Amino acid sequence: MKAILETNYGYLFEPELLAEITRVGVYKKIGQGHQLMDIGEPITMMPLLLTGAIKILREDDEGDELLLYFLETGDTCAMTFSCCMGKNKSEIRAVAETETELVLIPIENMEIWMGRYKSWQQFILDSYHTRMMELLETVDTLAFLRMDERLLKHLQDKAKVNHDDLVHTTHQDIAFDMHTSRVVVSRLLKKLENEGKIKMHRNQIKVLDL
DNA sequence: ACATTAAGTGATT
DNA sequence: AATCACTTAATGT
Repeated sequence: MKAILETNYGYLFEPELLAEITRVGVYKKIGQGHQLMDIGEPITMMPLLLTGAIKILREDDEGDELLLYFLETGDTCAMTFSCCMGKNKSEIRAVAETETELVLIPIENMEIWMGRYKSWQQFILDSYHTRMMELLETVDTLAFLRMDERLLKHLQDKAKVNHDDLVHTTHQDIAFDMHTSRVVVSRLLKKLENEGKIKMHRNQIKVLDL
């Protein structure tokens, strides 16, 4: 774990901090599709992504989901930070998009390190900022883009976090993430295929326009 | 061969 | 863009 930690965070954190992370952090490997955080659950640990990707979802009162953004290697969830400052309930759901390796850090350490390590403080603030920007981008997408543009963007995002232009998913899953119906996804996908932007196969879609 | 699940289609709102 | 009702195609047992 120390080796992967250094590869991904070595340039960010000083050796003492890395050593502390190794000491208190709990290494965890999560299989694809497994849930690692649900809405309403208390937050006690903060995740540092080593490999893989995690999708962050919001849920409405009817239980329908909507994808907010992806977390990738080197990312952390800034929501954790705001949660440990006040109320300790999660507002979101986190599901492993791919097989994911991460280190869990107790939130107590998070607060202590804020004062002790300049690099940690910087990291948290940066992370908070990027999360905010990603949120704004999804708001823009929802508000201003048409369904077909949203769909293409979603596929491109998926291809990106998986590091593979062959996206392994079903129309129904996409519809779920985008909070629309499967029929609509099927029709728009066919349109995108005719436009030469993607190529469809059963259970997988090749993204050509990246 | 049959059941199950994924994807395609036309019509309606 | 959503929903319904139905068809067709692919896949597992």
